[in-house]
Amino acid sequence: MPYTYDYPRPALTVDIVIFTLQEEELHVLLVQRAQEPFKGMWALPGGFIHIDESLEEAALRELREETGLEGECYLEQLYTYGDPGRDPRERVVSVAYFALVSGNRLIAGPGESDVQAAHWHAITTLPALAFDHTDILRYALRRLRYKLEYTAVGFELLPEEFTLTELQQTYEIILGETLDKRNFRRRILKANVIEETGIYHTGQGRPAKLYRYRKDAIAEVKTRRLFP
Amino acid sequence: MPYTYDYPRPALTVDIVIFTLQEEELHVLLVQRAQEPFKGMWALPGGFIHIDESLEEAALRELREETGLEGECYLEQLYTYGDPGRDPRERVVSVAYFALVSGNRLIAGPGESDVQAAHWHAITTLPALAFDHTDILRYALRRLRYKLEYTAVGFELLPEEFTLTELQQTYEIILGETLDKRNFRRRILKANVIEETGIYHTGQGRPAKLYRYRKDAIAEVKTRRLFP
DNA sequence: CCAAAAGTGTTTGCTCTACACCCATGG
DNA sequence: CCATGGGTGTAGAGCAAACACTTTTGG
Repeated sequence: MPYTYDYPRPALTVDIVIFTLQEEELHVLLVQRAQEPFKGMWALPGGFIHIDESLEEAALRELREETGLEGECYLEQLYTYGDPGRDPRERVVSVAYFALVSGNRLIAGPGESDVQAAHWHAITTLPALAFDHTDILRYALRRLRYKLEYTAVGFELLPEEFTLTELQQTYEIILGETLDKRNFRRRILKANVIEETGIYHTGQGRPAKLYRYRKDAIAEVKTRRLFP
Repeated sequence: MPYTYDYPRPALTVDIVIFTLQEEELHVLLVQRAQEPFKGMWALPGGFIHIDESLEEAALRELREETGLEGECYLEQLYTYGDPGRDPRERVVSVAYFALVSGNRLIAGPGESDVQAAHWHAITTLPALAFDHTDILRYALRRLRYKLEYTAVGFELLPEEFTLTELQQTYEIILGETLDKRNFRRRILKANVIEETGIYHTGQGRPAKLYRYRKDAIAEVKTRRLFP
């Protein structure tokens, strides 16, 4: 490696696949492009990486700009897309992230996103996307489903306290299949990743125990699949 | 995204963790740095991404330059490292790959690597590495072990034809534990990823059947773990 | 015939799956 | 007292783990 390198450099961006649950469906945040290329088409939120921020910071910054979300959320690097020609203007390499945010913590609508209109789209009714963003989204979804099978990442889409039925519904929505209630409860409890809060959620019917995520439990979950 | 972007851009590189088996041990290829920073220290092979090649092409090019390897090998994107400060000279974002090459296909010693001395190091006796390459290597090793448990990626370190005992030894070396011979054979055969060649390998003791990897079998392997 | 490595089955325990009814509350 | 959703156990099947001897060749 020479000390300096003055050949043309690719541009570096982050793109984020932000998932949330709304109205019993998995949704993803998309922005409508205001300029060419792909003007008017929907795309994943993203932007250039600043020279002094880490990749994750860049992703988090974009996420906050688009969603107005404060505080923590689940964020994970997905894959880096860099084929020449994926952006018709010039060489752009994009580090893709995926994020899970719980529905109730979202400020309705887009935050300070400048020009672009950001909207939640149900993943069952997606428009065609700009660039290679359809590939990115498809991969993010596959990874989410896969992760759900062997980790307990489903919590991240729920409020801090939740009932087992809500958790099961989350899993069913994402996996696209129904699960047996008794087996689901047995396994999720045996995995030892959630704990009772002692509080009951009262609505229609018998009150339900509220659970919370055990923050110290992240590491041990990864060892064994929950749903083979 | 503006049409052009003239803020300072990070440099973009690839780094590759190249594993092979030698003398009953897992080895990784390292190069000794000829310049500052970290002059004299060992580092992962890598280099800048050319403006007209894909990330994978860049990784493959570096791999071939360092190993002299011709033809196919297993190559997979690992993670992208981009913390500011990981290179003391300037901002460098590096897409890390990991590769598996079978020992017998290596041209002994480094290929056309210009200045740097490339050497295989047993992963049990690694020197300190430059930059954040120790992190990258540690992660690559974790991923390799993990992948071995639920895919059949172990073949990639063996010659095209191999005996079941050789395959089992490969798994044992990488996983760092001994496996039961009968259980190993039953599972690997049931997974349906290798097939007999009909040829026998004759050496000391009873001749052993030679197997080869079934190339059409890649997809189906990923569904279920082989070694829980 | 002896050394060296290849090859082969069975039993046991555990984990996953399928499945249906009673419980606690609000109106 | 009834509608609504919450909560619970068990039997059977399939899978993984532990375990030791016979077979085939070369010297």
